[in-house]
Amino acid sequence: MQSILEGLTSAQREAVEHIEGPLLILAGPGSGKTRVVTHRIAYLLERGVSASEILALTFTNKAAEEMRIRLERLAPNRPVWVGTYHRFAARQLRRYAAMVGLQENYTIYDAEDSARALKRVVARLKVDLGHFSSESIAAAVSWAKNNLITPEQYQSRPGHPLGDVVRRVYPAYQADLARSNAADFDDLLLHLATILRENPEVRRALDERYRFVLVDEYQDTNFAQYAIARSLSIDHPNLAVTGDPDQSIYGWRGANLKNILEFEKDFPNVRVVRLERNYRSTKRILAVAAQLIAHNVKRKEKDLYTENGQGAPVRLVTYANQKDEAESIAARIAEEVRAGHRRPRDYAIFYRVNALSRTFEFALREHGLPYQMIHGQEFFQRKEIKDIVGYLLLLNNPRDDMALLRVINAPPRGIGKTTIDRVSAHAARRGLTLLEALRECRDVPLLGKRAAGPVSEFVGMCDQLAAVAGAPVEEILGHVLSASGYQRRLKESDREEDQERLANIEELLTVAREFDERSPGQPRLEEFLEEISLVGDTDDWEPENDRITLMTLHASKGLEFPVVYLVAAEEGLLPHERSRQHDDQLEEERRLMFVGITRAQQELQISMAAYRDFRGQRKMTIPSRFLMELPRGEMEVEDLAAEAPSWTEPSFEVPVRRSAARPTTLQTAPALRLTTAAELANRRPLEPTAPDQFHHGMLVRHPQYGLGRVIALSGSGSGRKATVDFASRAGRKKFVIARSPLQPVKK
DNA sequence: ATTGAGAGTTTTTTT
DNA sequence: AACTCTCAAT
Repeated sequence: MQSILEGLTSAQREAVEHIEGPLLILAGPGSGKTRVVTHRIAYLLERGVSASEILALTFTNKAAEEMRIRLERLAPNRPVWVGTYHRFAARQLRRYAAMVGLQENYTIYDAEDSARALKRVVARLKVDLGHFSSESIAAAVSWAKNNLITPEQYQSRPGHPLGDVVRRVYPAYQADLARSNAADFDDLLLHLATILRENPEVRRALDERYRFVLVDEYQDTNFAQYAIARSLSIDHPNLAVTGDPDQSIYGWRGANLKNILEFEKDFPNVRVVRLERNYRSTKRILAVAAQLIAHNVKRKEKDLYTENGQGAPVRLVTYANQKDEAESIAARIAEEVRAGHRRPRDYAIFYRVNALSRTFEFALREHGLPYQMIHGQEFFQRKEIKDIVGYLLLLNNPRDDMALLRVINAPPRGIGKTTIDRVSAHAARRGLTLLEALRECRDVPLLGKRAAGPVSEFVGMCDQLAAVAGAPVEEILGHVLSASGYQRRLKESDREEDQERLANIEELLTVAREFDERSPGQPRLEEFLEEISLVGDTDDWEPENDRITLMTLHASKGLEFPVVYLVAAEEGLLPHERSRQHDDQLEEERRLMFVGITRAQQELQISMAAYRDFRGQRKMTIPSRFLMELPRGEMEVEDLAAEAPSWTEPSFEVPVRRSAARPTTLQTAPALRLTTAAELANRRPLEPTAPDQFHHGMLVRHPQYGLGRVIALSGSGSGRKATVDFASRAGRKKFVIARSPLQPVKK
């Protein structure tokens, strides 16, 4: 007990010692919030609350993981349920599936699956989308679900064309999901909220079961999440929420700031604890952050302060272009690391959109700096992985149409579009799932002779696989790989990328094996699938790794780093193009920048490039309006773009002159390095060969990939492209000749 | 049915 | 630039 309260400030202690009744912790950045939450849980346990009565909900897996680790240190071996909202909802839904028309083995559709499903609906209903994209329909449906609006309730405002489309599509989409025994991400929350609302006995049972509910990042809750937390805190109103309105950055996902701003209305006898002292950043960094966020109109005033030192000035740097930006930052890091001042893991680079990562990856690699990138679900999004997992999904839930569509012709087995269309139409007419429709093909002759064979073979394979559904996951995977012919097809291929795919599949087998070992006894395919459906992007981020971290501003929330580089602070990027219209969105962008700034412990650099290549085009940038809102007194402003006129681009690039304004420390790094092939490729010192000098079968050299042979040509003039098969690991690559460093090899 | 070339489109952020 | 989609050739 003593140790739990030791070292806490009085405000922190007040929150930790709070036991019964609602609690609102308003926690500024770096105020020790996670510490307070974990200590409070430990305190509850010490006071005799059983671990199974506590439920801690987070938004990201990363936050859940962090909390779990720290809790494990404080109170080892206490099985407190810590996890994301979605995971909690998914788990409950297994139990109460029937109440919303699902079976317990329902499938969770990810964004890609639900987009496909939606497109199928649109195509089937022959809805005229007009100028709307299917993405905007998806967004509208998602918005409705987050606000607990069912298809029946959905009303479009008169004269609202998008609403009219949604009104037609949403019910059909939802019906398709139900028929497929599937739920999309938003459904997880919607369904659980519905179950809690319509089944008082379930609500009471869960309220009783989870007597102490904690919600992290409460400012990011949407209405569905709010409804869930609220439902679990009626008989036992021990709801403790933490949050910071200034760090609300998920408005686009339906997050509603009102939930935190009006928490006190919901629970009149709430205890409010404010954590305003910052333990993380220097005075200067905090001052910059505070000044920026003060420009938001819709906020609760908050006093952030720190007893930390003044620290170095916050640097604000303008580079000539994004290559310079990346290169200079990498060089600086390399120098500091080489000098032994810092380690790679001390650094983080934040950007607004994932697409900006490439330049930095390249620069860091050039300098031999190790980095880890936090990227969305990369592994499980790969085609081969989704294909194989598709078999598992279908096996687990034979009604899953999306899974069936994915695997029916992967690998190609002669069931093409025509066949699928016919079967789909038949299924739609009869209200059948696709697999059921396929089975009927035996009796109802809807297909030509050519398709009938492969179809019945496919159905046979499904039945054969169904027989092993109870085996450990790794074993099931083995059956899938051989029965489907997927593995054989890849093994017989001589394409490099197929070999890579095989390696990825190996990796999937490892994941499965680890799962099997972790949950011995009854192997549960269902749980395995749930687990991999809900893995977030940041799950593979390991703070222990001695690597530089690259991530989006959104992903950075909740983390801290000694040195932070916030890059591309330009209009259109930060604030983002699509968020400049509404004041609310603009304020959210400002909060996003606030989040980024407040991740920094000791050093912060904010930068922009005068010119940036985007979508293949070079554009002059406009400095982010947010830059004008920062206090110059705490900063050091540097313009390295002034003398590098890289935009007067001639037809063939003059190697960018290394700016004279660059500090000398940067010029010395990295030590003794020969110009690499990749650099040659980048600076293009050689004049590109005229496109028409290439012909089929000729031998060529690429500075990075080495020798290769031209195996295909297309296009003409400056748009002429060549496909080259390289002897090296690079395999097959395609180039626009006029813009590539390809050279013919003279014989 | 499958493949490949050409056209067209795209990107915010996450569960 | 990179990716997806469409349509025509095989």
